[in-house]
Amino acid sequence: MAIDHLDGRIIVLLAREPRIGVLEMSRRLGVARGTVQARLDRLQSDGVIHGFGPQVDPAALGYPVTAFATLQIRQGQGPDVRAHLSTVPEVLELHTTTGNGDMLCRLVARSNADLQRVIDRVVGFDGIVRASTAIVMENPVPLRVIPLVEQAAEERGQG
Amino acid sequence: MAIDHLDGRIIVLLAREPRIGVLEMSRRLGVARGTVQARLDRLQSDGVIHGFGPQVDPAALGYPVTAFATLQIRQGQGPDVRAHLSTVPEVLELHTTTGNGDMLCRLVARSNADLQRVIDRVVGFDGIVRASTAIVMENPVPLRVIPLVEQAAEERGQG
DNA sequence: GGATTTGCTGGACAATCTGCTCAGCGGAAC
DNA sequence: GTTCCGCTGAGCAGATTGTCCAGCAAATCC
Repeated sequence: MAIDHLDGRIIVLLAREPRIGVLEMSRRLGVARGTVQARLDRLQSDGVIHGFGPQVDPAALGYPVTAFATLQIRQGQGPDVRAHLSTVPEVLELHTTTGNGDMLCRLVARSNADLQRVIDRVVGFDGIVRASTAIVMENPVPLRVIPLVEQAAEERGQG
Repeated sequence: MAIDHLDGRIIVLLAREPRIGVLEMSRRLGVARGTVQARLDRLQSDGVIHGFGPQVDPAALGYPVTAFATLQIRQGQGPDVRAHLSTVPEVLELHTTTGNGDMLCRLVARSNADLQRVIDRVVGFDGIVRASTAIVMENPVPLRVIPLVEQAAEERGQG
């Protein structure tokens, strides 16, 4: 449930050079290959590392527009709305939240015009009372975890 | 800038079984190894695939609480705020948006109580006028791109 | 205090995969 | 009709992987 310094270095190294192998990692980190392998296995079985799936850029796929939609759901319609939204490819993620809205979802679209189509499809469902959309202009900090990993590793001490 | 059916199958296969090799992929897809290799190279140089970095779960790292904060920025303070937020490890991503707020950021914290500390650190900066936070309760649809990839591949025809 | 468990090291092995090259071939573009 | 491009199927040397092992040191337990 927590990682030590060596775990942190493994993750950071892996993040920087994903194509690197276990052997090369062990050389860079100055530890035995078996150690790196064991750490990696543990990190994965502990769930710290979900996997190594390809990181796809929606923009390069033809969906350069990103938006966040806050949805208000009619009481009791939550499950239905989730099922509905999970069928929309342009819905990249969905959260239920506290606060003003009941749900927050990330959308992508082919263009600002196309975004209208996506939103229509998203809110074209009975259980959704209201939706307010914020279009993303810039992304100064793309999704990252490395700083968090480093912080978690520092707090733990060396390993 | 767009992918065909074979590209889509490669990405989906890679997403399902990241540890798979080029050779095994070529067997599964029924094409030559060189073809898969060439497609992968193209996908990466085209930017469709950013990389294969490890997907780290903040919760397993000890940060089980996720929240989204909408920030209102004082005119002209945008760049400073970005620089400030990029130094906070718990800020996993940051977007500038249209709509009610000026920025939207994703935060994680060790607990609901710890979230207060994170928020204080985030908003403890001159350029930020107001912040409204939505704590994530559930995540019915975790970040995904596969459905989008499949849609993009379908529209393109076979390859 | 002594025994046990745990994690790391350094090494070994066969099997496999990678990176690279090649010639041939078909379809599409010019 | 000719050229260009992408895919095929093959081969090769080199490197990596998965999997063992025994030794060793530190921490834990009795």
